[in-house]
Amino acid sequence: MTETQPLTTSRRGQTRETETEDTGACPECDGRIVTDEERGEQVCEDCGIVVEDGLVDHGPEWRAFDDEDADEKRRVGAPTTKLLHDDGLSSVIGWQNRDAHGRTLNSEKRSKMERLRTWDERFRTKDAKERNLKQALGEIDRMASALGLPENVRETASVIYRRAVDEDLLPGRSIEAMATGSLYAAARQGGTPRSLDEFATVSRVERKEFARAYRYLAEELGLAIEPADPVEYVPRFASDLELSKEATQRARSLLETAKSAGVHSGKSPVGLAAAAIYAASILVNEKITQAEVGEAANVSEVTIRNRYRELLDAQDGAATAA
DNA sequence: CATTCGTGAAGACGAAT
DNA sequence: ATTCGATTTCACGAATG
Repeated sequence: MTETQPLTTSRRGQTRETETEDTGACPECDGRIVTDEERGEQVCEDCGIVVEDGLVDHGPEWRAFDDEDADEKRRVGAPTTKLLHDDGLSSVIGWQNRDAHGRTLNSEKRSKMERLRTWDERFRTKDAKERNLKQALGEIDRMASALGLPENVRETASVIYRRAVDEDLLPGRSIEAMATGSLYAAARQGGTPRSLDEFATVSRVERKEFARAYRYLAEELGLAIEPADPVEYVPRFASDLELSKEATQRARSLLETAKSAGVHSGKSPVGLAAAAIYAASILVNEKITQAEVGEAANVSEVTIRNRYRELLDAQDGAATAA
């Protein structure tokens, strides 16, 4: 029912500000559904409900990991093969201007050989870097798929990674870690953050490792990354919990007032978001248990309790002050 | 009975040294 | 590299509805 759009081929490149595309009407309220390309979500303009998340990527489903706990939500994992290199293609062109029989070549063939050698050389030097890049980019793509991150985030991640390579930031650090770090940074810059925990479930390296890589990247590349905004987590969690639009909005505003009250500082954004959702669900009389929210957001009930009280306090304070 | 609330001990993380 | 401070988590029991 959304076929009215002429399907404009999405522009590459400058997608600075949030681009929206009208794609129909909201099933809940009657608001317009627009595609928020920056977030890769289809959201209603009025109520902000996320209609469908992660539709950007219908990438392949890989087989599952077998290490670590099997989170039932994780449906993708490492590809089974990682040998994508140029086996057998790396023979060198000899330097002697002789053919297979050892005879010297005439000038025409000789210059031809010169050209071939030149190219051969170029490929060979480029090869090492290019090969690493390919692998890293492949990993970025795989993880982005797994986490439902939109295209532009992947591109950003690629750019970050390339910059890292250009500036020789890869001494000792594993490609995997840097790739994950790049994607993590890109996700945050793109307004679709995923927690370190979530990355840990799809990355092949330890949390600690890519977290460090990320810090390093942010530091060396001067990436302007502010602490993640709790609000950015809300749509996803709300969607998972099938929260009503009122509650979702409530959670948003709760976070806004809390933010202006300066309650957040050093606190986990995810926890804040979870608490806001919990609080909102009560305020709107669709109570969800702390345990449920905690599970959706991967935070403990205790954290939700603490934040939740702070949230309400902040709100009361703002209400009486106004 | 289920859910929520509060607590102390233990671990993880970032910042500072 | 280690230490310190704050935050989060776990486990438990009590209170609440």
